[in-house]
Amino acid sequence: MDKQQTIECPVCPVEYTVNMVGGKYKLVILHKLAIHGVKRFNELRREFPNITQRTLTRQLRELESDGLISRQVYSEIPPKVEYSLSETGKSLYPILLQIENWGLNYIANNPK
Amino acid sequence: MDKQQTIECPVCPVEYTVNMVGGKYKLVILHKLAIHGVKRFNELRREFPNITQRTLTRQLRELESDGLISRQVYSEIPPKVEYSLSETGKSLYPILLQIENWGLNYIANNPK
DNA sequence: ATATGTAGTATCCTAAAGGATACCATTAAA
DNA sequence: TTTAATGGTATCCTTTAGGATACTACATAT
Repeated sequence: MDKQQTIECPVCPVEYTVNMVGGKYKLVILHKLAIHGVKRFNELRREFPNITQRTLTRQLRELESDGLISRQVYSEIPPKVEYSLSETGKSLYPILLQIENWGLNYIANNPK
Repeated sequence: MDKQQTIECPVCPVEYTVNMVGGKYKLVILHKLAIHGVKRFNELRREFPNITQRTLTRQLRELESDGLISRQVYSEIPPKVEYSLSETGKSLYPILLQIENWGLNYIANNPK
C-alpha cells in the first residue's frame, strides 16, 4: 500500500496548460476549430492571412503532439488534410469560449 | 440612429485576450494574485524561483498598463509595493480557475 | 562599520519564436 | 503546355522574450 504523501504539485497546472496553448496562434487555431469543426490546412491559412505556412504547420504539429487536435490525411491528389479538435482539445471548449467573451467585453469597455 | 452593420470584428477577441495574458508568466502571476490576493514584489519572486527580477518587473508593468493588476506603493523605507488584481483582472477569475483545473485534469490523465 | 532587505534599473547577451523565400510532387483544368 | 491548387519542407534571417549580472538608495539591525 502506498504511503500517503503531501501533494506538492511538481509542476504548476497553470504553467502546464500555458506551455501547451501558449503559442502566438495556438488558442486562435483551437478556437476556430472549436467553432467550425473540421478545417483543411489551407482553410486555416486563409483564416490567418499573416501566418506563414511554416509557422502554421509547426503550431499544428505541436498541438497534435500534445494531443489537442487530430490530423486526418486523405490519400488524394491534390492532398487533403483535415484538422479538428481531439477529445482532449474539446475539453478546452469552455475555456475558449470564455476567452472569446472576455475579449469581447474588454474591447467593448475599452473604446480606443 | 445608427445604421446596422455587419459585425466584422476588427480584431479577433481571442487574439486580443491572448496578447494581454500571453507572457511566459502572466497567467501564473494572475493566478497567484487571484488565489492569494495581495502580494508584495519579493513574495512573487519567491513564488517563481526561476524568474529574473527584470522579467518579473516587466511582466508586472505590462499587466498594470493593460489594467489587469493594481500597483500600490507605500512610501516607506525599505520600500513596500503591493500587487493585486484590478476589477478587470478579477473578471479573469473564472478563466484562471478553469485553466488550473484543466491542467490538473490533463496531468492526472497523462501519467508520464 | 558592515551587512541585510526592499524594489527596483541598466547593460548586455542568448535562445526561441516566428517571418521570408524558394522549392517539391501530383493532378486537373485552361 | 503552362498554370493553379493542394499540403507541405528546407534554409536562412530577424525580432523578441527572457536570462545574467551588476548596480542603486535608504533604513534598520549587528
